[in-house]
Amino acid sequence: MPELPEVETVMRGLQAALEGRVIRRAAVHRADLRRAFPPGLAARLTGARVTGFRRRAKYILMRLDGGDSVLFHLGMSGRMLIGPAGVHDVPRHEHLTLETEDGWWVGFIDPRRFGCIDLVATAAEDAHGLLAGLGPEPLDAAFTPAVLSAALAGRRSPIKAALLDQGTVAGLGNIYVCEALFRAGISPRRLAGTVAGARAVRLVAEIKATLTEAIAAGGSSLRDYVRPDGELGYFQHAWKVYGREGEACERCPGPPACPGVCRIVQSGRSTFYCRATQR
DNA sequence: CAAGAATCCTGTCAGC
DNA sequence: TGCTGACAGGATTCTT
Repeated sequence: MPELPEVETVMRGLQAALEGRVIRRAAVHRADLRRAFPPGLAARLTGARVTGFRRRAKYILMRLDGGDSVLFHLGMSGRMLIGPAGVHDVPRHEHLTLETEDGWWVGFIDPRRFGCIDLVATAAEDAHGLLAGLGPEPLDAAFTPAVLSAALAGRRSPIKAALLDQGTVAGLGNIYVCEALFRAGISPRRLAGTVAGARAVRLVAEIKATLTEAIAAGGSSLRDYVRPDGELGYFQHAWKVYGREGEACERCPGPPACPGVCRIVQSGRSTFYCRATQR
Protein backbone atom coordinates (compact mmCIF):
# COMPACT_ATOMS: atom_id res chain seq x y z
CA MET A 1 0.00 0.00 0.00
CA PRO A 2 2.96 2.21 -0.36
CA GLU A 3 2.28 5.83 -1.11
CA LEU A 4 3.96 8.68 0.73
CA PRO A 5 2.35 8.17 4.18
CA GLU A 6 3.02 4.44 4.16
CA VAL A 7 6.60 4.93 3.01
CA GLU A 8 7.09 7.55 5.72
CA THR A 9 5.75 5.13 8.33
CA VAL A 10 7.88 2.26 7.07
CA MET A 11 10.91 4.54 7.19
CA ARG A 12 10.20 5.46 10.80
CA GLY A 13 9.92 1.78 11.64
CA LEU A 14 13.26 1.07 10.02
CA GLN A 15 14.70 4.01 11.88
CA ALA A 16 13.57 2.59 15.22
CA ALA A 17 15.06 -0.79 14.40
CA LEU A 18 18.26 0.13 12.62
CA GLU A 19 19.48 3.65 13.31
CA GLY A 20 22.79 3.62 15.13
CA ARG A 21 23.06 -0.15 14.78
CA VAL A 22 25.71 -2.19 13.01
CA ILE A 23 24.63 -4.70 10.37
CA ARG A 24 26.20 -8.03 11.21
CA ARG A 25 24.94 -9.92 8.20
CA ALA A 26 23.31 -9.05 4.89
CA ALA A 27 22.00 -11.68 2.51
CA VAL A 28 20.64 -11.19 -0.98
CA HIS A 29 18.26 -13.97 -1.98
CA ARG A 30 17.19 -12.68 -5.33
CA ALA A 31 18.94 -9.84 -7.08
CA ASP A 32 16.65 -9.01 -9.97
CA LEU A 33 13.66 -6.92 -9.07
CA ARG A 34 12.59 -4.16 -11.44
CA ARG A 35 16.26 -3.49 -11.83
CA ALA A 36 19.26 -5.55 -10.72
CA PHE A 37 20.56 -4.97 -7.22
CA PRO A 38 23.83 -3.06 -7.34
CA PRO A 39 26.88 -5.32 -7.38
CA GLY A 40 28.45 -5.68 -3.97
CA LEU A 41 25.32 -4.67 -2.07
CA ALA A 42 25.64 -7.35 0.59
CA ALA A 43 29.34 -6.69 1.04
CA ARG A 44 28.75 -2.98 1.38
CA LEU A 45 26.06 -3.54 4.03
CA THR A 46 27.93 -6.11 6.08
CA GLY A 47 29.67 -4.47 9.01
CA ALA A 48 28.29 -1.02 8.21
CA ARG A 49 26.69 1.19 10.84
CA VAL A 50 23.36 2.77 9.92
CA THR A 51 23.69 6.47 10.59
CA GLY A 52 20.29 7.80 9.55
CA PHE A 53 17.28 7.75 7.28
CA ARG A 54 15.57 10.08 4.88
CA ARG A 55 12.44 9.82 2.74
CA ARG A 56 12.16 11.45 -0.67
CA ALA A 57 8.84 10.93 -2.46
CA LYS A 58 8.20 7.17 -2.18
CA TYR A 59 11.88 6.35 -1.79
CA ILE A 60 13.64 5.48 1.46
CA LEU A 61 17.32 6.34 1.84
CA MET A 62 19.25 4.47 4.50
CA ARG A 63 22.56 6.14 5.20
CA LEU A 64 25.63 4.13 6.14
CA ASP A 65 28.86 5.21 7.74
CA GLY A 66 31.44 5.37 5.01
CA GLY A 67 29.38 7.65 2.80
CA ASP A 68 26.90 5.44 0.94
CA SER A 69 23.12 5.45 1.09
CA VAL A 70 20.92 2.47 0.28
CA LEU A 71 17.94 3.52 -1.83
CA PHE A 72 14.76 1.45 -1.37
CA HIS A 73 11.55 1.60 -3.34
CA LEU A 74 8.63 -0.61 -2.31
CA GLY A 75 6.92 -0.66 -5.70
CA MET A 76 3.39 -2.03 -5.59
CA SER A 77 3.82 -4.88 -3.16
CA GLY A 78 7.01 -4.17 -1.20
CA ARG A 79 7.00 -4.71 2.56
CA MET A 80 9.48 -4.71 5.41
CA LEU A 81 9.28 -7.35 8.12
CA ILE A 82 11.13 -7.13 11.41
CA GLY A 83 11.70 -9.71 14.09
CA PRO A 84 14.29 -11.33 16.31
CA ALA A 85 17.32 -12.64 14.46
CA GLY A 86 18.23 -16.28 14.61
CA VAL A 87 17.29 -19.44 12.85
CA HIS A 88 14.23 -18.93 10.72
CA ASP A 89 13.08 -19.84 7.27
CA VAL A 90 13.45 -17.06 4.77
CA PRO A 91 9.89 -16.07 3.90
CA ARG A 92 8.75 -16.42 0.34
CA HIS A 93 9.71 -13.37 -1.75
CA GLU A 94 12.13 -12.03 0.84
CA HIS A 95 14.83 -10.65 -1.42
CA LEU A 96 17.13 -9.03 1.15
CA THR A 97 17.73 -9.95 4.79
CA LEU A 98 19.60 -7.77 7.28
CA GLU A 99 20.69 -8.81 10.76
CA THR A 100 21.91 -6.32 13.32
CA GLU A 101 24.57 -6.92 15.93
CA ASP A 102 22.02 -6.48 18.67
CA GLY A 103 19.88 -9.28 17.37
CA TRP A 104 17.25 -7.95 14.99
CA TRP A 105 16.35 -9.22 11.60
CA VAL A 106 14.85 -7.00 8.89
CA GLY A 107 13.52 -8.48 5.66
CA PHE A 108 12.60 -6.74 2.42
CA ILE A 109 9.75 -8.62 0.76
CA ASP A 110 8.29 -7.85 -2.64
CA PRO A 111 6.22 -10.54 -4.37
CA ARG A 112 5.37 -8.48 -7.42
CA ARG A 113 8.96 -7.33 -7.81
CA PHE A 114 8.22 -3.78 -8.91
CA GLY A 115 10.39 -2.42 -6.11
CA CYS A 116 14.08 -1.68 -6.31
CA ILE A 117 17.23 -1.28 -4.28
CA ASP A 118 20.28 0.74 -5.25
CA LEU A 119 23.37 2.35 -3.76
CA VAL A 120 24.15 6.05 -4.06
CA ALA A 121 26.72 8.34 -2.48
CA THR A 122 25.06 10.10 0.44
CA ALA A 123 26.48 13.45 -0.63
CA ALA A 124 24.85 13.05 -4.06
CA GLU A 125 21.55 11.38 -3.20
CA ASP A 126 19.43 13.84 -5.13
CA ALA A 127 21.49 13.36 -8.26
CA HIS A 128 20.45 9.70 -8.48
CA GLY A 129 18.55 9.05 -11.68
CA LEU A 130 15.42 7.98 -9.82
CA LEU A 131 15.35 11.14 -7.69
CA ALA A 132 16.61 13.77 -10.10
CA GLY A 133 13.33 14.39 -11.90
CA LEU A 134 11.03 14.46 -8.90
CA GLY A 135 8.81 17.43 -8.16
CA PRO A 136 8.54 19.12 -4.77
CA GLU A 137 7.76 17.29 -1.56
CA PRO A 138 4.07 17.96 -0.91
CA LEU A 139 4.60 18.55 2.81
CA ASP A 140 7.41 21.04 2.34
CA ALA A 141 6.65 24.71 2.80
CA ALA A 142 8.03 25.20 -0.69
CA PHE A 143 5.03 23.33 -2.14
CA THR A 144 2.65 26.26 -2.54
CA PRO A 145 -0.39 26.98 -4.71
CA ALA A 146 1.80 29.17 -6.92
CA VAL A 147 4.28 26.34 -7.41
CA LEU A 148 1.54 23.85 -8.24
CA SER A 149 -0.23 26.24 -10.61
CA ALA A 150 3.02 26.87 -12.43
CA ALA A 151 3.63 23.14 -12.80
CA LEU A 152 0.11 22.60 -14.18
CA ALA A 153 -0.06 25.62 -16.47
CA GLY A 154 -0.82 24.67 -20.05
CA ARG A 155 -1.17 20.97 -19.35
CA ARG A 156 -4.08 19.32 -21.09
CA SER A 157 -4.13 16.01 -19.28
CA PRO A 158 -6.70 15.40 -16.54
CA ILE A 159 -5.66 16.71 -13.13
CA LYS A 160 -5.74 13.11 -11.88
CA ALA A 161 -2.99 12.10 -14.28
CA ALA A 162 -0.98 15.25 -13.63
CA LEU A 163 -0.95 14.60 -9.88
CA LEU A 164 0.16 11.01 -10.40
CA ASP A 165 3.10 12.37 -12.39
CA GLN A 166 5.90 12.40 -9.82
CA GLY A 167 7.47 15.35 -11.58
CA THR A 168 4.49 17.56 -10.69
CA VAL A 169 4.54 16.76 -7.00
CA ALA A 170 6.33 13.79 -5.50
CA GLY A 171 4.84 10.99 -3.46
CA LEU A 172 1.15 10.92 -4.31
CA GLY A 173 -0.31 7.68 -5.63
CA ASN A 174 -3.69 6.57 -6.87
CA ILE A 175 -5.40 6.54 -3.48
CA TYR A 176 -4.25 9.88 -2.13
CA VAL A 177 -4.85 11.65 -5.43
CA CYS A 178 -8.46 10.45 -5.36
CA GLU A 179 -8.84 11.48 -1.73
CA ALA A 180 -7.26 14.91 -2.10
CA LEU A 181 -9.33 15.74 -5.20
CA PHE A 182 -12.51 14.72 -3.40
CA ARG A 183 -11.70 16.87 -0.40
CA ALA A 184 -10.82 19.79 -2.65
CA GLY A 185 -14.05 19.41 -4.63
CA ILE A 186 -12.17 19.14 -7.92
CA SER A 187 -13.17 16.68 -10.63
CA PRO A 188 -10.39 14.24 -11.52
CA ARG A 189 -11.33 14.84 -15.17
CA ARG A 190 -10.75 18.59 -15.05
CA LEU A 191 -7.92 19.68 -17.32
CA ALA A 192 -4.80 20.20 -15.24
CA GLY A 193 -4.12 23.60 -16.74
CA THR A 194 -7.41 24.94 -15.37
CA VAL A 195 -6.44 24.25 -11.77
CA ALA A 196 -5.20 27.64 -10.60
CA GLY A 197 -6.16 30.43 -8.27
CA ALA A 198 -8.60 29.44 -5.54
CA ARG A 199 -8.75 25.85 -6.82
CA ALA A 200 -4.99 25.50 -6.48
CA VAL A 201 -5.11 26.98 -2.99
CA ARG A 202 -7.74 24.47 -1.99
CA LEU A 203 -5.99 21.55 -3.64
CA VAL A 204 -2.62 22.24 -2.04
CA ALA A 205 -4.24 22.57 1.37
CA GLU A 206 -6.13 19.29 0.96
CA ILE A 207 -3.10 17.40 -0.35
CA LYS A 208 -1.14 18.48 2.72
CA ALA A 209 -4.00 17.72 5.10
CA THR A 210 -4.73 14.30 3.56
CA LEU A 211 -1.11 13.22 3.79
CA THR A 212 -0.56 14.66 7.25
CA GLU A 213 -3.62 12.89 8.63
CA ALA A 214 -2.60 9.60 7.05
CA ILE A 215 0.90 9.80 8.49
CA ALA A 216 -0.57 10.56 11.91
CA ALA A 217 -2.92 7.59 11.58
CA GLY A 218 -0.01 5.38 10.59
CA GLY A 219 2.05 6.40 13.57
CA SER A 220 -0.72 6.19 16.09
CA SER A 221 -1.99 2.80 14.95
CA LEU A 222 1.39 1.16 15.45
CA ARG A 223 3.47 0.80 18.54
CA ASP A 224 6.92 2.03 17.59
CA TYR A 225 5.84 1.57 13.96
CA VAL A 226 5.93 -2.20 14.20
CA ARG A 227 2.85 -4.38 14.21
CA PRO A 228 2.70 -7.46 16.39
CA ASP A 229 3.23 -9.61 13.30
CA GLY A 230 6.46 -7.76 12.59
CA GLU A 231 5.28 -5.82 9.58
CA LEU A 232 6.45 -2.25 9.39
CA GLY A 233 4.37 0.70 8.53
CA TYR A 234 1.15 -0.42 6.88
CA PHE A 235 -2.10 0.47 8.52
CA GLN A 236 -5.81 0.51 7.97
CA HIS A 237 -7.26 3.79 6.89
CA ALA A 238 -10.80 4.88 6.17
CA TRP A 239 -10.91 6.35 2.68
CA LYS A 240 -13.63 8.81 1.81
CA VAL A 241 -14.00 7.75 -1.83
CA TYR A 242 -11.29 5.24 -2.73
CA GLY A 243 -12.80 1.79 -3.15
CA ARG A 244 -16.27 3.06 -2.30
CA GLU A 245 -18.03 2.76 -5.64
CA GLY A 246 -21.80 3.15 -5.27
CA GLU A 247 -21.68 4.36 -1.68
CA ALA A 248 -22.89 7.76 -0.56
CA CYS A 249 -20.11 10.24 -0.14
CA GLU A 250 -20.10 12.24 3.07
CA ARG A 251 -21.36 15.35 1.31
CA CYS A 252 -24.25 13.73 -0.59
CA PRO A 253 -27.47 11.99 0.35
CA GLY A 254 -26.50 8.92 -1.66
CA PRO A 255 -28.76 6.72 -3.81
CA PRO A 256 -31.34 7.21 -5.11
CA ALA A 257 -31.07 11.00 -4.76
CA CYS A 258 -27.45 10.88 -5.89
CA PRO A 259 -25.64 8.03 -7.67
CA GLY A 260 -22.95 8.06 -5.00
CA VAL A 261 -19.25 7.52 -5.51
CA CYS A 262 -18.50 6.45 -9.05
CA ARG A 263 -15.52 4.65 -10.51
CA ILE A 264 -14.01 5.54 -13.86
CA VAL A 265 -10.76 4.49 -15.50
CA GLN A 266 -8.15 7.12 -16.34
CA SER A 267 -4.79 6.18 -17.82
CA GLY A 268 -5.63 2.59 -17.02
CA ARG A 269 -6.11 3.26 -13.30
CA SER A 270 -9.29 3.35 -11.25
CA THR A 271 -10.49 6.77 -10.18
CA PHE A 272 -13.15 7.19 -7.51
CA TYR A 273 -15.03 10.46 -7.21
CA CYS A 274 -18.36 12.17 -6.63
CA ARG A 275 -19.91 13.69 -9.74
CA ALA A 276 -22.14 15.98 -7.71
CA THR A 277 -19.55 17.71 -5.55
CA GLN A 278 -16.38 17.55 -7.62
CA ARG A 279 -16.22 20.05 -10.45
C1' DC B 1 6.62 17.28 -26.93
C1' DA B 2 2.78 15.66 -24.36
C1' DA B 3 -0.61 12.28 -23.28
C1' DG B 4 -2.14 7.69 -23.07
C1' DA B 5 -1.37 2.71 -23.51
C1' DA B 6 1.30 -1.26 -22.68
C1' DT B 7 4.32 -3.47 -19.75
C1' DC B 8 6.95 -5.74 -15.92
C1' DC B 9 5.34 -9.83 -11.98
C1' DT B 10 2.63 -12.37 -8.57
C1' DG B 11 -1.20 -12.74 -5.40
C1' DT B 12 -6.00 -12.35 -4.24
C1' DC B 13 -10.69 -12.42 -4.84
C1' DA B 14 -15.23 -12.73 -7.24
C1' DG B 15 -17.90 -15.48 -10.11
C1' DC B 16 -19.07 -19.64 -12.34
C1' DT C 1 -13.26 -27.22 -4.57
C1' DG C 2 -11.22 -25.72 -8.80
C1' DC C 3 -10.76 -22.92 -12.57
C1' DT C 4 -10.70 -18.36 -14.97
C1' DG C 5 -10.48 -13.68 -15.44
C1' DA C 6 -10.26 -9.13 -13.47
C1' DC C 7 -7.77 -6.33 -10.73
C1' DA C 8 -4.10 -4.37 -7.55
C1' DG C 9 -1.31 0.93 -4.06
C1' DG C 10 4.16 2.19 -9.32
C1' DA C 11 7.09 3.76 -12.70
C1' DT C 12 9.24 3.12 -17.13
C1' DT C 13 9.06 2.59 -22.02
C1' DC C 14 6.71 2.54 -26.24
C1' DT C 15 3.00 4.60 -29.38
C1' DT C 16 0.09 7.90 -30.99
